[in-house]
Amino acid sequence: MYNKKQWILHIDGDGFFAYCEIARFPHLHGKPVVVGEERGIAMAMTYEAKRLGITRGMPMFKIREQFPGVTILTSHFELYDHYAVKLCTLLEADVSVLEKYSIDECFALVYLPKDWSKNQVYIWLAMLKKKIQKQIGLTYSFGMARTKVLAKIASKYQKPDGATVVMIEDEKELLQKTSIESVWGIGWRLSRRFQTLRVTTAYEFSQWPEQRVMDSFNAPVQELWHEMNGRNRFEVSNDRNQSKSLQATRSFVPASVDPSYIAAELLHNADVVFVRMRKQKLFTNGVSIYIKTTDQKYSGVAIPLPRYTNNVLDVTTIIREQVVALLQKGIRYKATGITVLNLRKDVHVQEDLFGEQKASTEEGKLMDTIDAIRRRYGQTSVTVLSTMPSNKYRLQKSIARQTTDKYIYGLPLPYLGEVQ
DNA sequence: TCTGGGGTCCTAGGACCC
DNA sequence: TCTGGGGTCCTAGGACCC
Repeated sequence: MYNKKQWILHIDGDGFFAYCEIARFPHLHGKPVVVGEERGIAMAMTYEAKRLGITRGMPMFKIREQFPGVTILTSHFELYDHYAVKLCTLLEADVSVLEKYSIDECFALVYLPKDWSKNQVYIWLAMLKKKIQKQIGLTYSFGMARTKVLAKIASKYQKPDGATVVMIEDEKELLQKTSIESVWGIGWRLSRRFQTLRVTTAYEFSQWPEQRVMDSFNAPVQELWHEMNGRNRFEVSNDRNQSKSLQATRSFVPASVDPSYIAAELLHNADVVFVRMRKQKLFTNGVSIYIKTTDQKYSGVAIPLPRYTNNVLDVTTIIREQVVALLQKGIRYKATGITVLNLRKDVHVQEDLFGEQKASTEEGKLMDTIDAIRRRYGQTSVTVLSTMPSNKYRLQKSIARQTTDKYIYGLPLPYLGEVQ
């Protein structure tokens, strides 16, 4: 490896969800398109829409009102995931370590000859880029630098369809042209702090003396500072794939004071997250639940479980009890959520003397059966009894949507009865 | 129960990301 | 500054122990 130099490559999908949709609906090519209808806010958009002034998070009613010519679409994660998998498969051949960071982004470690000029690196990158875009049919922006933070800034430097190689001697200029609040890891809280400190560019902060950084900020910002200065603090790693936790949350309209309705919402979320857990063959030994009021106040509780499980029936009773205990009289709630924690694979469940294990296995078989039916006939074909009130209500909305989006949602299933 | 000082472990909440 | 769902990591403070 003496004659090789290590690079960190960052690849970032351009308006990813929006262009995935356009790949399916070519007649929308070149038009302003926004994705996120079902959530009521813009999640992604084409560059034509960006040019009109539409930004991430903008409410859909506002977009409809101000930009009537814009096409608004619902999102389809299975489709985007399909492209994500394809990207990883292609990249694996050309890089040493590949880290999938999110559905439309990844980092990679690349080793190239030490004596290559910047131009030679660009040529290598251009070939990789061409190959990927030809095979996938979407554009990505590429950045290469010494550290993850610098590579991330680099990929954003020219967007869309960009490629930026940052040699050591280019880092100063790159950081000078980058505002501190656009650096990965600086959110609005830290942005405000930097404002009061009169720091505006990433470069200004990178020039702070180490002692001042240590005295003024906590660990995450200290790491950022090192990364900006070319010292690797964030590893590129491929074993981040296994989830440590999973969650399912959902808001509902109108807000409710009804304990049984709120409990049903939460149990529906529990059902959803346990299905995902079983799909990934994971087990949990603790869940945490929360409810959210109309004025954005959260209350929640962590529930440790006596043993690892991926059977939702092991938690329904305790969840119902706990959520009812959390509710405050007269307060209206608009969302619930559940997180399953400490996920593990291949848990050896211990036999217990009194046949409890047997009972649990029987239930396990029941869940396998339910999963199989759902795979075949759709998620709504079988319902955990306790979530019924919530589902009945939801069904009305999904039928209403059917008329505009008939490609996406399967036929509504008749209500067949209840599984005891 | 407070009577000290010190260590570890756990958890809730905050901040950030896409 | 909540507009929305799914994640990770860090840290202060409490519980518990000696």
